Amino acid sequence: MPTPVRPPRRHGAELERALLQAAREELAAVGYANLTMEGVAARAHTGKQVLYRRWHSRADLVIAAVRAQTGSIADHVPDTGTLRGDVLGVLAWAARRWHDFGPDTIHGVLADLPDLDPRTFVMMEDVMTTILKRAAARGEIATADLEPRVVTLPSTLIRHEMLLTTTPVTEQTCIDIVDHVFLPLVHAVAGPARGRPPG
Amino acid sequence: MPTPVRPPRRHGAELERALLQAAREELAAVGYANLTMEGVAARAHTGKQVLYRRWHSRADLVIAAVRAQTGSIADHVPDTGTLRGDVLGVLAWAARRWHDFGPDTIHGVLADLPDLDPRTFVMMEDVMTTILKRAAARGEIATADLEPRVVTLPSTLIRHEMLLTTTPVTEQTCIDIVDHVFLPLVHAVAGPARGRPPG
DNA sequence: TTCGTTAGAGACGATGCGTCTCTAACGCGA
DNA sequence: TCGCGTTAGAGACGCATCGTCTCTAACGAA
Repeated sequence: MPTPVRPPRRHGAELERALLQAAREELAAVGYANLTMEGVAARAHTGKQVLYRRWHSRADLVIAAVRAQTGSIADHVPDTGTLRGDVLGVLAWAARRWHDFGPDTIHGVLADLPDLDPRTFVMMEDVMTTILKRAAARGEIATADLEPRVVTLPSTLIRHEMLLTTTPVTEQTCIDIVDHVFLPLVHAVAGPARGRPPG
Repeated sequence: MPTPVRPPRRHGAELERALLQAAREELAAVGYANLTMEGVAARAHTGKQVLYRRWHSRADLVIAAVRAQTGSIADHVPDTGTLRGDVLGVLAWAARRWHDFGPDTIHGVLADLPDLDPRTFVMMEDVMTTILKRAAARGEIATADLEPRVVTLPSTLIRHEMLLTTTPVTEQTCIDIVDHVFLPLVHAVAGPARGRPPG
């Protein structure tokens, strides 16, 4: 009888990539709620211990898997020439990113983790600050020195939308947020630079 | 030997109240993540079947338990005489309510339920509309006919705060939201009624 | 008083957890 | 080239909880 072929043993970065890939596939196949360490291990043709050696929990694994897939917003700061276009670009990026996770994944990770790594939010604030500074330099607004809560307002609203509505976040949602909330507020507290008319 | 005393069998509304009470006690004792149907049943001195007969899942049970405890915001619409005071009152009520749930309960319920009952949000919008109409009647603002996204802005922001920060929502948080975001925006899009100076 | 319902209690198989054990493949240093 | 230490791959294990099922007796309604 033929000896069954054994694939070579993977290790290091190659193995880790395969594990994260398996986690993403399992996530897409069964959803976060039904994702099990055993399922991921089976899909990766390995044992659970290999997973537990690297990540403490299901939530850690999934976060690592999604992080490894999508880049950072900091590497894709929009620069369209207008404040409105830039903010819409940021919101579109955020919407796509959260869509990649999927609502049930977000809810599940929030529930499984005691507290959330705030890096994502800080990054978002940095990007918004960059955009506002450029708008101020162009003379679109008088100053980029705004209350933190104002700076983070668009990303906060889009995040709330993703967390508490089942419907997908549309382009129109982003436009509403920018045109009906963010821009009116910014122009109210940091009106257009002198010498330039609004809108 | 003495026959062990058997308490009389409960039923109807009395039993249901006892079950919800047991669920609340169990929730406070072990938290949502560690709450089990068996634990609640044991605390209520009954069997699991009695629970499953009434609620399909852990999340259904917990929601029912908390709903039965706290009232509705619609029954406590603030009326302080100023728009600012009223909105702060609403936010304080919301903060207390969410605090009663606890962050881990909120996250857990969001994860366990496929989609959320939107009644809470609609109620919040109704209350805000009432407050804004009174402010318009007083002449504080020119009109109460605002974009839905503007009307729900304060409750949206406080909800986001509860969902994504671990720190408790303080009075100062509510004040920041009202003074730095909501009121400037409202005055920008529905400035003070003619003949009255702002602030 | 009878009869149908269901509370209270616990057994049951299934599932996934996180740990533990084992063997052999593999990388590295001598 | 060889030998040693690490760890991938595989699965067994005990435990907890799930949701279902069964049974008896208490209770309300007729």
